Amino acid sequence: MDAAARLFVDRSFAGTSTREIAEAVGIRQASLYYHFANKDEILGELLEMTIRPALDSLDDLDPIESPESRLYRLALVDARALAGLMHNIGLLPRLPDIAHTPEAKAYGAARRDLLQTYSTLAISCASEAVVATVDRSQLGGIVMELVESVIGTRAESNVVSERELQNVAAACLRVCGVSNEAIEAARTAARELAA
Amino acid sequence: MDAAARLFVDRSFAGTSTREIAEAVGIRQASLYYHFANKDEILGELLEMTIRPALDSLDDLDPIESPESRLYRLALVDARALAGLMHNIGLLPRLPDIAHTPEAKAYGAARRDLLQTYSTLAISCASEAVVATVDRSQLGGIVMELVESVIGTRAESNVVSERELQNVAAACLRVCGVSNEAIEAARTAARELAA
DNA sequence: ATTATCTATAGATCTATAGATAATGC
DNA sequence: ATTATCTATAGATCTATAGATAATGC
Repeated sequence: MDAAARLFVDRSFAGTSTREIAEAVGIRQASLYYHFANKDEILGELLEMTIRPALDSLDDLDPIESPESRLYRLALVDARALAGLMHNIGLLPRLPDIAHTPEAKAYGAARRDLLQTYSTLAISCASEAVVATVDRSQLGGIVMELVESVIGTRAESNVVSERELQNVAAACLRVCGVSNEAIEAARTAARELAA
Repeated sequence: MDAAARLFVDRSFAGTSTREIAEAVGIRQASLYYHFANKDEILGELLEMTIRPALDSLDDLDPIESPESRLYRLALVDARALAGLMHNIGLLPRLPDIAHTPEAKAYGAARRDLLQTYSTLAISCASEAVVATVDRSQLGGIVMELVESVIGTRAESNVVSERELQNVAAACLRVCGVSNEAIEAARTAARELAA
């Protein structure tokens, strides 16, 4: 799994042969088929690992909190999950040769769920000026792209600090037009909830 | 070029055979080699098309304007260029099987130049609260990812309205902590400059 | 008997080249 | 002579299967 993850992220799925995976592990190409039915099965298990944390994060949302605090925490948790995935496999579901496989369908559905939640939270936080210009689904999409910017950052620097993750979460509130004070409040609320 | 663009975006470079490209055009696989020396050459020409507009936009920056207005215009022009590229080929340079080819090296350098400009402009616009938390290069990266969110939007809906592009440009200022009034001023300044 | 490997290989591709052919232009 | 196609194919892959082998466990 580890070798396949590294190669798929580095050269895409179609650009990686089963021989290369096997050689990276130190076994023969055919020996892979003792562990996996086929190449797609390796991919499927990796994709599963990329969705799991984001889906779990949805269950952790506490409706008692303010929308700002919920959005901050969701963004932070998701960004942190992306930052922690092995070999930046958060990239995989966005690759075209992967996105159209049946294995990736589950991911697509999960991502749409997540987008709904981001949209709802974002619009709840949004200032009047933001609500007046950008519609619900675009705002949700922008926020989600901000969270996923961690994937792009990792692709270049390969390490994302906790401070940077906090900044990403803060940026999610800021594009919604949330004030500095409310952002600071959400940050401290999230910190307390984590402790 | 058109058929290759569509297929590369849809199934990645390694996942597209020269036969598929030829069949999409209605000629035989071998006939492609009359027009292109090899598969990489097709890719190279497409990559060139994705960089050109962003590089040209750098030359259009008028230093007389305020930083807010310059950032707004740069983001808007780049976002619009991404929205106008055929078959969403702005996606190509980010695909791993493409990013590591020699053809993509030029793109990497160009993107670093662009990131520098975004970083400089973004930090010039940034509010005290933003400057205090997020560093120059992260802020530039976040802004650039916001602009490139157009690629992700197109991948799902395939059409991005002018209004949405304006919202993306506004979001770039907003993550920097620019006030509603200054955003509105930048927007009108950009509109006047376009006329 | 089970587990984890191996060698060998079938059968399907893939890229790129060689050389023929027909239409058009000088 | 040039242009744009074609057929045929070399040579290198790629995935997946068949069946052998050796070590370990019951």
